[in-house]
Amino acid sequence: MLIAHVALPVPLYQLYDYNLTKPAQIGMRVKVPFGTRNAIGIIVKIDQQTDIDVKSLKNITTIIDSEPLFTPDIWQLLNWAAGYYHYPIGEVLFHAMPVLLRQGREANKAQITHWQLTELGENIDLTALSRTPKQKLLLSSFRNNTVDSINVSATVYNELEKKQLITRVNVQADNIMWQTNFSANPNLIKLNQEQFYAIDNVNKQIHNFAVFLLEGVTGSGKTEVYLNIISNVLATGKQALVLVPEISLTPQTIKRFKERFNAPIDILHSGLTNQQRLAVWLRSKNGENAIVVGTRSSLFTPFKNLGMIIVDEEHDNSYKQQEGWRYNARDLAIIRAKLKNIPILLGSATPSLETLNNVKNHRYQLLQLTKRAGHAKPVKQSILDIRGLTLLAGLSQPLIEQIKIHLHNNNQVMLFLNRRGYSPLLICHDCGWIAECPRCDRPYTFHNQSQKLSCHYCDTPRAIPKQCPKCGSTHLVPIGFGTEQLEKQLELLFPNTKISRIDRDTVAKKGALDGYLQSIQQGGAHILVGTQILAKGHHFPDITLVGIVDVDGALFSSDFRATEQFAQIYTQVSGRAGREAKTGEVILQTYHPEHPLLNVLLNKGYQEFAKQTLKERQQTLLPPFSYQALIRAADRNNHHAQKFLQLIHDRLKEYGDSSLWQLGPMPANQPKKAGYYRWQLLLQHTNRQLLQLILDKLVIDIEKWNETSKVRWSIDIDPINN
DNA sequence: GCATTGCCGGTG
DNA sequence: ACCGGCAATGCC
Ligand SMILES: [Zn+2]
Ligand SMILES: [Zn+2]
Repeated sequence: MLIAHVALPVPLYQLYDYNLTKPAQIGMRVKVPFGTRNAIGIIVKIDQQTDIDVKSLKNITTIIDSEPLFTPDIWQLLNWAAGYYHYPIGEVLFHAMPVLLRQGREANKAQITHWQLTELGENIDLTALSRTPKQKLLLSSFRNNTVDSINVSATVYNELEKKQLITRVNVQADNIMWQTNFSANPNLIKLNQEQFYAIDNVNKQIHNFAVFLLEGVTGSGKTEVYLNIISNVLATGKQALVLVPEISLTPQTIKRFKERFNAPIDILHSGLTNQQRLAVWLRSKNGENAIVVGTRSSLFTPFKNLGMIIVDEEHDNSYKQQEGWRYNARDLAIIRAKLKNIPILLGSATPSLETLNNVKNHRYQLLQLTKRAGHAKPVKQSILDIRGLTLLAGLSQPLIEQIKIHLHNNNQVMLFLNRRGYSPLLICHDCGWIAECPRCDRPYTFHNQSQKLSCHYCDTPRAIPKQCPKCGSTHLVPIGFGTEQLEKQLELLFPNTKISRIDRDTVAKKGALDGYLQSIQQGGAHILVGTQILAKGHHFPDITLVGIVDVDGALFSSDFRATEQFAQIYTQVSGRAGREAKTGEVILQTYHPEHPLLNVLLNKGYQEFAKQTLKERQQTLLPPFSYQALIRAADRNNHHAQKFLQLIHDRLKEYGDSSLWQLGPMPANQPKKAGYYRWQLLLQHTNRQLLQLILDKLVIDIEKWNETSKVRWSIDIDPINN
């Protein structure tokens, strides 16, 4: 008697066993009874063993698939990833499917309905239809094969069907073989030496696993290199997968890909319907498209014959899923390339320190593009020492003067401030009481426009108190500044200039961001105020001055990755300021003009900054010189989660590995969210394999505890933003 | 994840 | 007596 071990889309680490009465293979989806309901699962093992009483086994209701759903490389990848991320296999497998497949839809192409003459239709005398001219026309065009040129409504077809003159036939659409007439349009741009070298290098290793880092400054022609390499891949008849950050799937990029190749290209963007996503998934699995371009989850697209993966802007944080199964698509892409034995190209102007360290260790091959196309002038950058200066909503007088000059020349100015709201504090002028969120014990941010206090840790809004609850004074004052106050101050300073604030508060409405971007792209004097939403990808040709209002926030953050992220954003922004004819200028306001890393970044550039930051990380044993895992737990009454994590902490201590560091339990970044109190415990180890083994053991232990059922918990491997 | 169960307090 | 809210439990 065969027993199928089935993974179900539930947050449970175990498999469920069912009698297998019909032939099936591993990787096929099945319908099974689960509790009182029916569920869709996927077979991960078939044998004759079970740990439970054979009599209590239920039968599989239906076998949905006629072949394993995933391609072998995806199957291996997902199984490996469930282990590495310590996430339940069922959740992982179902996450990697299009929604319709999760719901049990067949993994077949939608059938196309054709009309065909019946025997009666072939032979009937046309005069029988003389009273219905449209029907007569249609029938006669069926007979002489000219239906395609006829334009009649569906009712005419239906009438003929009723008279049994024509009939419907459902046909599976033929597979499209794009390879037979594949061609790439020639480069219009002449490649430079570095581009040529990069393409040639990848080309030589096009049949094997190899990881390349294409490090190219803004405007150095990375995309042109991608296109050339993809062209080579497609010419061998294989497909290519291109991963891009969420924000950069712009119409220009898509157009560039589509214009280049005479081959089907599928774009996976957020606007697709479930039906369309499934269609892309199937085309790709059947080898009917040549290229798939998409964001994070596109990594799980199956391919008939994948030949290459490209990860653009590999340092971008949007490759890390930040809820549920917290995988990193860039890291998994490398594993996929390895399993498939194909090359993978990571591209960035500002590579992550993890990737740079892998280059240093000769695990990745470095390809550099240092020449900017055209005649872009280098930006003028300066540190502005604001010690002793009076600030107006964070703006110093010298910065205001510079803004004036740039606006006067009819140019645009962009001001960065990574702090939303009017002010980060509201305090009582008389007794010093601070308005704090009772859940998080952290100050509320004061929002003037919406006249609310808002906790930026748990996102809870609150009405502004009329008077101080401690002393009764009505003299409550905002302290510090955010983007809202900055915008207001600028309106006072520049009453006749267009000012747009772009942050989470103003782009919450759908389409709002596009509106701002359009208005800015029209040109003319304009001040943009915003948080880091501004930094990503957008092209603002008329911006000549970029002001970083508060550099110190990034330099002295508690998050060890904050300086790296600042350097990446800074490099991108300064690379964009004042392209072509206009010289760009960047001004950084700081109380610490001597800060060594800041000076390295400005004077020697990102590469040298990265080198020195890596050295620092090595000395402090932070990633990538150690490996982290964050255990999260949440409950509803604020007791169990902390206790649960303390139990883990103590158990890990018992394991007795002295090189395992633990930090916590401590309240999570957003201590209260959606009715749950959230806690976390950070683990760090210098050896990845040993950390993995510890976690393997820990998960088995945790599953046995009673306390476990009282909390929602999960493990975040290689966490960021904590 | 989700349906089921049993317990609790509030209500008429 | 009845309902709504919820925590606990098991799912093969
Ligand atoms: Zn007071
Ligand atoms: Zn809060």
